[in-house]
Amino acid sequence: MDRRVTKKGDDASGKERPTLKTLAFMTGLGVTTVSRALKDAPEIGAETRRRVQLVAKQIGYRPNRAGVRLRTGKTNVISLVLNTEHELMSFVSDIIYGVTEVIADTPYHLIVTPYSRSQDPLDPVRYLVETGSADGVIISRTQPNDPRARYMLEHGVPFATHGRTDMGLVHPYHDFDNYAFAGEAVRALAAKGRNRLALVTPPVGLTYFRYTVNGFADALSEVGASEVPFNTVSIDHTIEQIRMRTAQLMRRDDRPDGIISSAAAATLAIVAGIEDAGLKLGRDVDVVSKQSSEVLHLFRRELLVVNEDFRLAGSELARAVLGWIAGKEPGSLQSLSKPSEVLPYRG
Amino acid sequence: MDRRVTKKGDDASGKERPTLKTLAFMTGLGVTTVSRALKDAPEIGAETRRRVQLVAKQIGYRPNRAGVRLRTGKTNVISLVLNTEHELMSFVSDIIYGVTEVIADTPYHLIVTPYSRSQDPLDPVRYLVETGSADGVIISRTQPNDPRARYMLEHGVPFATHGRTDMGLVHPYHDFDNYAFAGEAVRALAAKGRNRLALVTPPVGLTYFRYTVNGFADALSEVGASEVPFNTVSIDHTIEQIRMRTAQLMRRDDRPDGIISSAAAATLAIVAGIEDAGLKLGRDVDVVSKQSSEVLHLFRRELLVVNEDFRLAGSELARAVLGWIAGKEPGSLQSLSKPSEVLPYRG
DNA sequence: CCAATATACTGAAACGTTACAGATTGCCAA
DNA sequence: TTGGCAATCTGTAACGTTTCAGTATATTGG
Repeated sequence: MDRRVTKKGDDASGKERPTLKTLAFMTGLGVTTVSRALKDAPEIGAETRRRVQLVAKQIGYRPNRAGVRLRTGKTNVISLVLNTEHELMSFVSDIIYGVTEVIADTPYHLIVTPYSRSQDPLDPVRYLVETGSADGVIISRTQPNDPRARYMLEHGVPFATHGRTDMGLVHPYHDFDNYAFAGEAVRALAAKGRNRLALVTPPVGLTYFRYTVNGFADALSEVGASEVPFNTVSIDHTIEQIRMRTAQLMRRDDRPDGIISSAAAATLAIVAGIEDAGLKLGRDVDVVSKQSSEVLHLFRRELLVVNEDFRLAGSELARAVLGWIAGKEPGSLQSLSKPSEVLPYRG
Repeated sequence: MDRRVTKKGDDASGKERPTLKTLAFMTGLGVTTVSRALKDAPEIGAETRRRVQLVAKQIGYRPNRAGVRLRTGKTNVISLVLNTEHELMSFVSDIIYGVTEVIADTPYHLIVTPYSRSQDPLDPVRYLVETGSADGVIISRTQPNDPRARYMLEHGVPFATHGRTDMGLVHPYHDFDNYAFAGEAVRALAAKGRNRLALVTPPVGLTYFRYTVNGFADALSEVGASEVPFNTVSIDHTIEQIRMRTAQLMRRDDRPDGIISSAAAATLAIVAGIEDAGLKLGRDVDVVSKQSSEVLHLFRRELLVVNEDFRLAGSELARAVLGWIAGKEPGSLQSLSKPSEVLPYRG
């Protein structure tokens, strides 16, 4: 029994996934016509077009990704490049959901491309570009002078960065206004009579470190408060390190009476450190912290919080890359998200 | 000037990505030979094989994924199917990193396939199978009678589940021993003299709900403690709901003196509810909670914790799917992770 | 020394898609 | 009638890979 007698496409019966050939056979048209009809090409008759599209819908035709990709080079893939050590848990989760929300009704798939501490952050990007694995890339942990952004720009690969760069090059980004955040935080603390402030910064090399530090500094002089330097940790440090350093700091005579934290996880450690030093939150010191989910007020209601929406960031970044892929001006695909006001615990 | 004179592959100069044709031209061999040489086929001479592989390495040849996929149907993709509303943040982040760790030095890519509350959980799986978008699938939120597992089994698609099923069908899984967890938790509370215990369960339909409930019930009768029913919430509920219901519960005369929580986020809410009711953790009630990162002891040091490692889960699941794809017996790709002991705060 | 056989290699076809360069038809102006 | 042209439709080739069915050469057994 030679199964090859019944060639695929000669019969329209099978359980095989329908292809253009199947569709062509069913409609009695040529493969080319079917292909063009499905993408609303102008040189296809109105009725034919409708007929093809109807049949395609009926039998659940889905273009074969490999076929399209091989022929056109279009992968229909967006890659999210993540650091496996230093990204915040909430960031990973929320940004992924934000991205998938946007690409849900597009043909795009999301692939996650990780890199670890030991690697050059450029490695995964280089891999993606060299192998042509994605039509667009989203990167985080953006630096003022970011080799990844430069590389992708040079290679003509659409991308969006979480955080801005400062290279005089224009590209899509989404950023949270950390300058405003730090400023608001300082003012909120000043309003509570705090005037010796410390800042737990973002990781030092990243762009938003600068924005945070500048917002902090400018607001300090605006309200006439002073800085208590606390440069031994950033939010990239471990819980234990932050906790220990905070305890050290808070045991000093010149300890701050207000602390600003750039991440919720760090804040847990900061508060623990404060309490290790025998001090009480809200009495001896106030803390303003960014958070990305409503968790800190359950932790200590004395905390002051500012919300950063990572899901929004994911959506914006996805929209930006897709926009660039679709031919929009990169310069028009930049967004900055204003911080919420500084929120105290509300019953 | 007709650029087509210089056909691709006729010259080995270009910046174009090398293909088998490039390699064939450079080595002076046929495309077929090169292809076979690269995969160590037996009918290729030892020297030829070495020569081809050397050249391939030198010029950084990478097989074109679309070509392979079109020809063989192999996608080299693993898909992780996630619920965009109900997965824990830490779960998403850790499991992704666990998976990527394992597939890092394989040709596999990880794609994230989301589905939302409104959708049938079977939808994304059906999509993946119908479009042949992945060689293997990882699902979570596994149910005793899981239509997704059944569907993939019927369609011959390798997969692994986070959590077990109970359909008499054998497939790879990784699970945390929630029966043991609940038992240990009960015993730890009993050891502190607590004997009226409440359980904040996993989501009701999922398999690990049963294991948790059974472990709880068996240990209760073992230590002679009694259950205070608390069926109005599960860890799928919002922080606010859990908090409110817990406060309600704790204001009753027959309130529990011990609570077991299946997730860290829920525990934050439970503690808030306890304190809303004017009670004190560690004095009026003890709480044992699962957590996936060291966060709860910063929150309240009176908490008792059990650690569940989601990164490990991710790695195990990835290993399991890859194993199945590679032809191993599905029954040999099952693993159960024992809970850590119940840990009090240690300085 | 011939045939059989093993060894090492090769071209053609196919996977599903799109782009290119026609082909066919009908209709109208000259 | 004829030539031209617009409107529709079509076959072929190509993307990069693997599989199938060989071919050519060397090696072996009798």
